[in-house]
Amino acid sequence: MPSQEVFKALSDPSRRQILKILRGGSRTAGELADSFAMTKGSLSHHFNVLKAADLVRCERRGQQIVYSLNTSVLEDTASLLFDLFGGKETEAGHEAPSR
Amino acid sequence: MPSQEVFKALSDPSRRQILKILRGGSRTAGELADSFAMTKGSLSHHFNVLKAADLVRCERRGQQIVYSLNTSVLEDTASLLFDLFGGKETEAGHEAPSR
DNA sequence: ACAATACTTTGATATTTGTCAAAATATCAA
DNA sequence: TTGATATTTTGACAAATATCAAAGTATTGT
Repeated sequence: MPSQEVFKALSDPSRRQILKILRGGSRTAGELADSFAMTKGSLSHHFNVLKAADLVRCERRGQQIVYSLNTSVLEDTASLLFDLFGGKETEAGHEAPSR
Repeated sequence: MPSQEVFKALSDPSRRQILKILRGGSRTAGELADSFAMTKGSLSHHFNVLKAADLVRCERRGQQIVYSLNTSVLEDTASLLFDLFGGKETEAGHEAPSR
């Protein structure tokens, strides 16, 4: 059940770029940083957002931290989007007072 | 090709709720407003964001403005998400996600 | 022309977000 | 222990966002 966190995470281009890179396999924080113009601190912030959404997992290996994609959440989110235009109710809403 | 605008648009729960309602058919701005606690002005802002992303279309009918879902953009976005994690081709065939 | 209805746009405001620089943490190696 | 490397966390700040109230724009009916 993809949460609000997932949509927030996906709304930033840099974070989507991170996911795209991780699609090619796990990378250390430093390797990922090489692909971006921003500071490592900023990147780390994005990692946190992606982790909060459970879109990536991370594991320490010596001095480095290895990030990898959690594909199942992306799958679920894509499914939710398909549902959004044709399928059945998926996301718990906002059911508000009806007229 | 879904743009940054689409992801921004989808990142807000109220806007996703609007899309979900429109999935059930076209609605006037007033009808949509009945489902939300916020003012019509705020809702109108959300309509603009959804329009900018081309996720909805609108058409004036007399005094009212009728909003409807543009499903193709949602389809494209869902496909893009599948691509993002390397899923199978998401063409007209619509294969089920490998699991 | 005037007023009512249906929406949108504007201006103001509080909150959230993305970013950097700098400080902090963790691991490794000498 | 001391220093180097890899990464995160903190503090500060500008920009973006969501929201409301109020003013503005169309359209319809009298």
